[in-house]
Amino acid sequence: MKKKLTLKQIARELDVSVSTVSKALRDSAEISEDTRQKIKAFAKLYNYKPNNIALSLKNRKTKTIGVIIPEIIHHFFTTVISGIEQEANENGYHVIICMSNNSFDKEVINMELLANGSTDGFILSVAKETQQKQDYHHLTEVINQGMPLVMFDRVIDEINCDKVVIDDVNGAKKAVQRLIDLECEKIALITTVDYVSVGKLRTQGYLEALEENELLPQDDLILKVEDFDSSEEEIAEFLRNKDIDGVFAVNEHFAVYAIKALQQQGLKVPDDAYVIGFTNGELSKQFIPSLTTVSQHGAEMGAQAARLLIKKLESEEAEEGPYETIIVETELVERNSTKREFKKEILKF
Amino acid sequence: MKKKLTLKQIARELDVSVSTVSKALRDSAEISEDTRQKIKAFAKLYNYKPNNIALSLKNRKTKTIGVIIPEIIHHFFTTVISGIEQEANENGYHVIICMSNNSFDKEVINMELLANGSTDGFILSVAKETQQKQDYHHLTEVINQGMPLVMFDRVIDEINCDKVVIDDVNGAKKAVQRLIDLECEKIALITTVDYVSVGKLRTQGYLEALEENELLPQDDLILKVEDFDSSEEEIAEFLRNKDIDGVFAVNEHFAVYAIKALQQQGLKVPDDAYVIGFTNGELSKQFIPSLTTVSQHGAEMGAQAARLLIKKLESEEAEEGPYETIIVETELVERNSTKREFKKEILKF
DNA sequence: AACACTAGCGAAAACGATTTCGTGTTGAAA
DNA sequence: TTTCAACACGAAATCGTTTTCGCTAGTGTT
Repeated sequence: MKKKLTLKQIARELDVSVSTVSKALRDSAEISEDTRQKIKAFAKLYNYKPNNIALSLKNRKTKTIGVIIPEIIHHFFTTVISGIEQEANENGYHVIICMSNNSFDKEVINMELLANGSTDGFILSVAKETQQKQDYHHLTEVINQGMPLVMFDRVIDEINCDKVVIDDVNGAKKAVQRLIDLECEKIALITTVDYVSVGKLRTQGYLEALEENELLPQDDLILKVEDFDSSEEEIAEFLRNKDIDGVFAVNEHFAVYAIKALQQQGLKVPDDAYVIGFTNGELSKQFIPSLTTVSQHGAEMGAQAARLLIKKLESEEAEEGPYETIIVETELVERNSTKREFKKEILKF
Repeated sequence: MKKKLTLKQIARELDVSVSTVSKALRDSAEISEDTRQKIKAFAKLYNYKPNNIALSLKNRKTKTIGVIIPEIIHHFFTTVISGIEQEANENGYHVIICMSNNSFDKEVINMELLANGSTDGFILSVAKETQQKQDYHHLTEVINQGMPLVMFDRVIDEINCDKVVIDDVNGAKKAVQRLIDLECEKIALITTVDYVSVGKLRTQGYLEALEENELLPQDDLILKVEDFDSSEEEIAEFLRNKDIDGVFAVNEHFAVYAIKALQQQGLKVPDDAYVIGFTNGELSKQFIPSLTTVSQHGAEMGAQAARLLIKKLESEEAEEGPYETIIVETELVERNSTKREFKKEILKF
């Protein structure tokens, strides 16, 4: 078990000083060609690699970025991570990932831990609980310490920092508009409670689409799911005897549950009703019928977030703004859950 | 933008020495009650937190573990990460995640980068390409440097280290046995090429189950998928006019593709054939029909891996073995794709 | 011969923390 | 009055680098 080689050991071995070794390896002109070659050869032979920790301490930067996400099991977040990783690695950065599990306390602890030297900056999507509590002291604190922070997806408007979001309102609007174009007349919305910002925004998009088409929103066509765990039953209950012909759901799972619920009532999708979801995950692609969804381009979001953060990090002396907000456009991916040729009404003609 | 507080600043502010501050904060008996209180109060007031990097350098340990996985988009890996995270955090460790994207080169680079001080040890599932090349120098190297390594899922037998695997052979055997119990007579296997170790092992389980029931394996009932991207067509082609009544697939996607292919031929699952997959992901739960699968307990595997690694790290002076291999049992989760009451033959009686 | 320069290298400080080993001041025992 | 332990604190080494500054010899200039 050979221990890692250090400058000091090389110096002792070759009978020169530590500084000489360091300079030689960094091609300083101060060192003669001879000794430089000798030292480099030795270092290469024994596979010397400088110690990152020592470098971090010296340079006061770690070349790693901290990512804090609410949960990793959501396919969307994994695609974002993918994008972050890619962009970060291309620029010589590492990525530390922590999960808050949607808990405020864990989010705070993780940030504090990472803020003490482990990372140069943060990419964050806030926990649900944080959105509820509206306690952002941990966020303002890292910003005050001069650590750049980029928020994505679930962002906090009151916090002044770089942001990467999707156009939730427009994405939802596009989806609902599509349902309207398909001649749906009673369109249900399955969304989350309002303190989840994306739920709120997508609800807004739904309402705007209705309004633009001079349709009146009906409260009994809107379900705001409180608890994810019991959402399947809640949705089934909600859709019972509603006689709707279109559903817009703010995520994949709600959409799938809606389809299942409709099937239990003897209604087929897309024959009797169209369904559109949000987030283009594996489920949407493989489910039968495959789901038309609003795709969020997670990898793109991740890459943009990383790009923003690195830009701030490399710009000399974190100059405190101006902050950017990048809006990543959504895309409506059409699949079988809105396939017109299947729809019964059409066949009647 | 207040900079982070250091011991030195506290010392200057309170007109004592750095060592006094350090000792006071660590409750050393050397320091008088008076000054100790004073220093602690000051530190608390200004929210002093020691710099992790400096501690890492001093202690020669980072309290972080490096995780290298082939791809994050597979639901299985995200559950493993979840398990690692949980266990690591409970023990005061951080987690750095890197993806090899199944590339040998990226795996090597990532390991070398992290090995230079960034992490104390590794948890790894090797890239496909590494399994092909059989070049393990980067693995032996970190082990030689005294860094503990735990491999999970895709492990390399020749490398001597702690391992966490599932019982692939038995898992597959259980699944196939179930199909046999359901009176299937022509059972197809959809697997991967043999150099993917899990594919090989699950194939073995399939064969053993057949043998134990005195059924003869038929080459034309076995498909070894080479390229994931074209697997859907390959599977459809393979199943054309095969007249099988059972399918065992080594992952979720192959199982789903099989069901789709059968449906295109006018065969219904489970009415005309049973299908069992491997890996209990979101897809299996939500697909219609929902999939019977061999569940791998990813979080459990991750937790075990982290536990093994931390154990090695905390045991004084990495005593070079003995190495453990933990086998996490699989579990057959029954869903509709093997629901007997749906099967036509039964209804005939 | 006196001086200025430069090439080539080493000493030491710095990053932020911990820890070992002094050291000066008490107060009490002899 | 002397001696000594206990107490409370500081100096310095250490972890592994980088970088500034200084030093020494050799060379060239007048």
